[in-house]
Amino acid sequence: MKKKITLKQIARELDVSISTVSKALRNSIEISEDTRQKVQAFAKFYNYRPNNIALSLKNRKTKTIGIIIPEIVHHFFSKVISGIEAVANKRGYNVIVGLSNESFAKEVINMEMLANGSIDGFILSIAKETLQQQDYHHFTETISQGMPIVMFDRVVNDIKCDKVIVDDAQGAKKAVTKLIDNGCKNIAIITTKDYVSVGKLRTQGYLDALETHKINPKASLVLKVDDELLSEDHLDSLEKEIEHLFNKNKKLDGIFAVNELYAITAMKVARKLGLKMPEDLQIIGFTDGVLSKHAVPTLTTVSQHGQKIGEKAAELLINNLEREDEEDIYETVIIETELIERESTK
Amino acid sequence: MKKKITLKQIARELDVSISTVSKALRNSIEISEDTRQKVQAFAKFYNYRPNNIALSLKNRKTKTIGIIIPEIVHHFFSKVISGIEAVANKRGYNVIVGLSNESFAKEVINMEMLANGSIDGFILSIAKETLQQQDYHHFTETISQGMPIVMFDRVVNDIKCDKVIVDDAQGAKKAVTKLIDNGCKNIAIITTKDYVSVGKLRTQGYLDALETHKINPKASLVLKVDDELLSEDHLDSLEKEIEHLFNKNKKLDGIFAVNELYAITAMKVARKLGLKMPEDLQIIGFTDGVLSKHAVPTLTTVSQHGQKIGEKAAELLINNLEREDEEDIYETVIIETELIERESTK
DNA sequence: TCAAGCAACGAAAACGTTTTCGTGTTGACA
DNA sequence: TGTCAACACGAAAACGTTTTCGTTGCTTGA
Repeated sequence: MKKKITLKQIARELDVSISTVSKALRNSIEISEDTRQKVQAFAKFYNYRPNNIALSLKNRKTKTIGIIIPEIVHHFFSKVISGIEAVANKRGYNVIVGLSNESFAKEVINMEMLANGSIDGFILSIAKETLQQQDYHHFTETISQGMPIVMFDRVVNDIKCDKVIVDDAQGAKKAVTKLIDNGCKNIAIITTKDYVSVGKLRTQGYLDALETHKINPKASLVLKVDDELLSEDHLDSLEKEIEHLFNKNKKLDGIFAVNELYAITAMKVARKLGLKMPEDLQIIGFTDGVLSKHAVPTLTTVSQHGQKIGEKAAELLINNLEREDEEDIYETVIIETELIERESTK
Repeated sequence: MKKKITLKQIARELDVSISTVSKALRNSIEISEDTRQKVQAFAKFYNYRPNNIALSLKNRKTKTIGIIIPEIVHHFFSKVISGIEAVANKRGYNVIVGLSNESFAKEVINMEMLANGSIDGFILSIAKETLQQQDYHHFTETISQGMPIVMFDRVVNDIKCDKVIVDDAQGAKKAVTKLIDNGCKNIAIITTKDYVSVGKLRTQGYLDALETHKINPKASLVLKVDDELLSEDHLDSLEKEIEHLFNKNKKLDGIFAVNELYAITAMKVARKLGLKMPEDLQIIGFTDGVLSKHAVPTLTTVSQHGQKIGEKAAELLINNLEREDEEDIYETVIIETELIERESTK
């Protein structure tokens, strides 16, 4: 087992100083052609690579980005990571992930673990519990220590940082408008409780679309699902709630769901009730995941372009990190959603 | 903006030496009660946290695990990451991810980036291209430099490292046996080309099951799909191939697919051909992802327990890292698969 | 009164780099 | 022969820790 070789060892072997070795390897003109070649040959032979940790300590930057997301087993979030990783790698950065599991405590701990020198900046999406408690001190603190943050998807406005979001309201409006244009008269929305910002925004978009078309919103058509039902275990009660929605609204002919699972589950319930899609009922979901693509019928959906969100977030962060002047100008980039039409709409 | 405070700054402020501060914070008995309290109070007030990079350099370990996987937008792999992260975090480790995108070159580069001090050990699943080229020098080299590796799922035998695999052949056999027991007479397998080790093993399990039940395998019942068709773009040609399989075998009444996508696509084709599931045709897939759970009909599948694989891999790696004696005893842990029965079988 | 011992602290090395600032040796030129 | 560059290299600091090994000054016991 040959351990990694260091400058010091090379220096000793070649009977020169450490500085000489370092300079030779970096092609400094201070070093004679002779020794330079000698050193480089030796280093190549022993496969010398500078120690990243030592470099990080010296340069006071790690060339590493910390990502903190609520959950990784999730099409959208893994797409985002994939996007971040792509541009990070291209620009010489590594990516280190922490999962909050939607828990405030884990989010804080994870950030503290990473903030002590391990990374240069954060890209994160806020945990639900944090949004509920509205305690953002860990964000403001890390920022005030000079470590930049980029938030995506689930953001909060009054934090001084770059943000990458989706035009949630606009995307929802597009979807609902599509349903209206397709002739739906009684359109329901299946959404989350309001403290999930994106749920709230998408609900807003739904109402907007109705208003634009002079349609009166009905409370019975708005189903705000307790978000815990998102976890796969509570599928049954989710189904019950949706079934109840159908029963209350016999003439229901359109559904806009704020995520894939709600949409798929609605489809399932509809099928059980003997409804044909898209003839009797049209459905549109949000997030273009693997479920939408392979559902029966395939699901028309609002795509968020998770990959693009990740790429943009990484760009913003790295640009910030590598900016010479220390100006604090924070951007909020909006990634356009796109309505992907499939079989669940006419 | 108050930058992170260091030992040196505390020392200067309190007019003591750096060593004293360090010792006081670590509750050394060398330090008087007085100064200890003074230092600790000061440190607490300024929220002092030791710099991880400096610690890493000093201790020659980073408390960080490097993960390299072919793809992250994938239910199985993200489950594994989730498992790794859980036990890593519990044991005080961080997790840094690299994606190979199934490319040999990216796998090598990623490993080189991380191997220079950034991490203490690897957990990885080999890229398809690497498996094809059978070039494993980057693995042997990192191992010979004293950095341990744990491989999972896609492994190669002659590398000296811990491995966590699934009983692929056994799982496949279980699935096919189930089909036979359920009365299927003509069972096809949709699998990958042989160089993907898991595909090969699962094919073996299929053949095993047939043999045990004295059923002669027929070449026309084995569809080895070019793995590029796994990418979502080639869905059409995948469908064509499967359709061809149906046409060649009119009495087809059972299908075992080595992954979710193949299974779902087979369902789609079957539905197009007017076959009822599970009456006319029974299907079993591999990998219990989100698709299986929400397909129509829901898909009976062989669950790999990705989370558990990740947890086990992390345990093996960390145990190895923290083992005092430098014995090279490598384990190969087999995680049992489980047949999850749903609506696609009788 | 003096040696020994103890309590409390500091200096310095080490981890592996990069970089600034010498320093000694050449050769050229006056 | 003496002076001055240019050249080639080395010493040392710095990044932020921890830890070993002094070094004080004081108390204690004979």
